[in-house]
Amino acid sequence: MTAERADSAAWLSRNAVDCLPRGGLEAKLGLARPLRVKLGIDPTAADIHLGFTVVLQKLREFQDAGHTVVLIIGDGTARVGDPSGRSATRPMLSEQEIMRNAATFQDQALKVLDRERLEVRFNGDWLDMPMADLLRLLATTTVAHLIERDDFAKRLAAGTPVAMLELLYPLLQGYDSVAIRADVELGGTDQRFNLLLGRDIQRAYGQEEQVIMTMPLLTGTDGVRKMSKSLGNYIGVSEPPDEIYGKTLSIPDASLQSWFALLLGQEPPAGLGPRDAKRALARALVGRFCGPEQAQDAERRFDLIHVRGGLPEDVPTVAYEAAGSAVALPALLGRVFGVSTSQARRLIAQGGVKLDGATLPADALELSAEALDGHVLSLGKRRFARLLII
RNA sequence: GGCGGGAUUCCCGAGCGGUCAAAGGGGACUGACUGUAAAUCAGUUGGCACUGCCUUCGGAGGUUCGAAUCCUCCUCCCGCCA
Repeated sequence: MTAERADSAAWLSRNAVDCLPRGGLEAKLGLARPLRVKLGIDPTAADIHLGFTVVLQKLREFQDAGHTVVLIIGDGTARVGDPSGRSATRPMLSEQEIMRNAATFQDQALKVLDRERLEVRFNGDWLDMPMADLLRLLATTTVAHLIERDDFAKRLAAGTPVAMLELLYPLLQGYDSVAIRADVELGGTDQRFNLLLGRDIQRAYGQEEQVIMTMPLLTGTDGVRKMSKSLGNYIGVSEPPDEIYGKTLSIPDASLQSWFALLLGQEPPAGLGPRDAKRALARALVGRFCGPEQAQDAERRFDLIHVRGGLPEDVPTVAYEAAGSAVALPALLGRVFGVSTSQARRLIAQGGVKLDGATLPADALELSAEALDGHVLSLGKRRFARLLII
């Protein structure tokens, strides 16, 4: 066994799914200059989630080895919408949404990336091209090639719509590689087709082709599908510590192995049961994104509320204007917790509403103002409010 | 351009004149249990002044005592042919 150097091709590609073409990365590293390592992101959602940090970590390794990361904010391509892995056409975003997302995206990416070796570009700068240039780009690729793609093929077979714009997407993001003269491009495994097409397009423009590296996709908190904002099974890097901690504990046991490997680069600690392994993972993630001191606090608060069934330390106080001395509970719950009064009635009937930790009777529809004022109302296990009756 | 099929509640998907706020599944929520917001089991899942009333089945009209269900026009999607 020879020790791997932290800047060698073998080291950099050790946990990648693909690193193509074979030997390509070695050749690029042999150029003895900082490589331009591309990552394209679509600011379609404001949050970076944990799945995305798998790729960001890899970029960080390239930076630490002296290379330059070129982060492309897809303000141009966001108007098209990446069809990868999608079963339906994405809705288009407004200019304002795109720019707002782009700004928060950068902040969050810097939780992982090194600001020093980072170049941020907006692809709207070059995608807003004259018709003649667009036609030249379109001439590089055939329809047959595009619809070979798995998700297009499936959608065509299933009779669901595929928009022309979506067909265009891989070409536009491939052109990004030309515009920034990318040496290496990273992405999730779902990006393999797009990344490879980038090589074809670079060749068509007379450039050296980029090396592509794909990273495994992290499963979401449901343990089944890939982590994605639109599936609602994600953990955002800028979420509050308690959310990151709690959501991490809620992953299925079967996801432990891959979460440890992809996020922490290690095996789950030997000798720990699934629960304690998850707690260790949750602490590590909170520590990474919120600061080490937050990890202990988040765990303590979680135990207080969920293990011991207690009330949180900082219950928000909510003022409620009572119409008389008797307060109608469904209306109160609706106002305080943002549920409908019908839903509030059902929750009371199901024993889901507590006052100072004591479950209210199923038929409790009103209480006196004195019984409520200054007391803590809880809805389910996670929603609390201290009442101020006025 | 021609012919045919389709649009259902958060999602998928039944329904084809009254018994439909609309089957079933998914998701979500609540409860029990527990090792956690895992797993498992049970319940709930349009709104409201809640034994009743109101709004919903792509949009606008119409037929009927009565329409998600029938008719007309419109919008969008899919397939085959050209």
